[in-house]
Amino acid sequence: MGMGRWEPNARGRLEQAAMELYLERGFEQTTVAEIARRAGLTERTFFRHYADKREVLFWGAGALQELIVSTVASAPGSATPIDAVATAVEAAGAMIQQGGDRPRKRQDVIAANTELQERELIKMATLASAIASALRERGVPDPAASLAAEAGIAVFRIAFERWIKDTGQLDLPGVIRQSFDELKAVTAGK
Amino acid sequence: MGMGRWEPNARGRLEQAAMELYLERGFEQTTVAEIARRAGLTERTFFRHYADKREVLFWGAGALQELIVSTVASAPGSATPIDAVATAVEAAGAMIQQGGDRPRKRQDVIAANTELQERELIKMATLASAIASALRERGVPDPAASLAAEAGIAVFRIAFERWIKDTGQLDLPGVIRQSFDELKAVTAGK
DNA sequence: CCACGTGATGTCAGCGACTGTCATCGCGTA
DNA sequence: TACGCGATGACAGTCGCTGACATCACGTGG
Repeated sequence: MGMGRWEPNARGRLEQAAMELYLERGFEQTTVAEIARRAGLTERTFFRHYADKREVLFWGAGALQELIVSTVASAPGSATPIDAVATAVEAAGAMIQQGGDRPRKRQDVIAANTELQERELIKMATLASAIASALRERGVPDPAASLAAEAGIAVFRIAFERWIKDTGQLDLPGVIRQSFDELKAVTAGK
Repeated sequence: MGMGRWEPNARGRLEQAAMELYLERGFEQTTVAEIARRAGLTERTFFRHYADKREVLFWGAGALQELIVSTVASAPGSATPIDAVATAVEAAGAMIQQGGDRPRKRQDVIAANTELQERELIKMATLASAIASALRERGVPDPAASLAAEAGIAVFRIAFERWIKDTGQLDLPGVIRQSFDELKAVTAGK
């Protein structure tokens, strides 16, 4: 097994260094040069692995998106659009819950900085588009597909926030399911 | 009547110059120095009027937020949360429709640039928070208030997109009302 | 009529994010 | 063994954005 010319896992070292510094000093007070130095690399190399200073916190969200989209795609044909989305989002909730401390730390950093919230929002919007696309391939017409997708991520956002605020015992998929039911109640209001 | 030491309406000139350049060359290809020069001012003065290069496109969204929040607040006590939000968003739609070409040009610029989409999304999220707050003051408990607010802006986003894509004849408040009905249909799915 | 405060602007220096370009260097391979 | 390749370093440069200080009409009180 070849340890190459450089220490392995440069991307991982950068991610860890960034997370540490963001937690210690905050996002704005951390320079990319500092992250790179702590990882034993140069600033230029940081930008070869991550498109910008924020992206280091959002790398890996891709896996979640794939899980959600594939879950929507493989839902039974009898499932309604909103239920297909609900099931997929619950699955994502289960995955997140397995992350231990990571999701909470990550959210602490994001909550403290507006730029990071912007990035999170656009990732969510991208996710909603992907969900809508998966629904359309199931034969769901627009605007129902878009509405179910957007409503689904809105529910996720609210459920996740409730779960984060809670100090620990709540079950995230459960909170998500409950929030979907409450959305149904709210929109059913005649 | 004193014409002051400087040409009046510096903020307005900056906004117009920025819009022109964003349309001509695109957002990224425009430097703040160019905007300021076209407005007959300096780069430093631009940043005294707008917090950053993006904000010049979002100044004035405050009026829309005020309209929506006050409409929610003054809805009849008998209105359900989702209907109070729907009425307020329709009112915003009517206001937007009166803007003539402006909203469409603005959206063209935003649609062409990711950073601008991020800014738009966080403005929408802020608006959703404000709506939820207004609902709570009407006695709507959480999470119903947050859910109605988030669902409401999701509907607005989708309706607005449909209206923009249409070359012209659609009535925005009508599209919004219809989209709310479709959301109800989607979430009613058993 | 003048000194003084004030608000909007100009000027300048500087930091930090991000990019383009070229050099370096070990590793696998023909 | 020479060569190409991939990851990294080094360096210069642009641009967004900020802090600090100077400037200059205007109004206001003396």
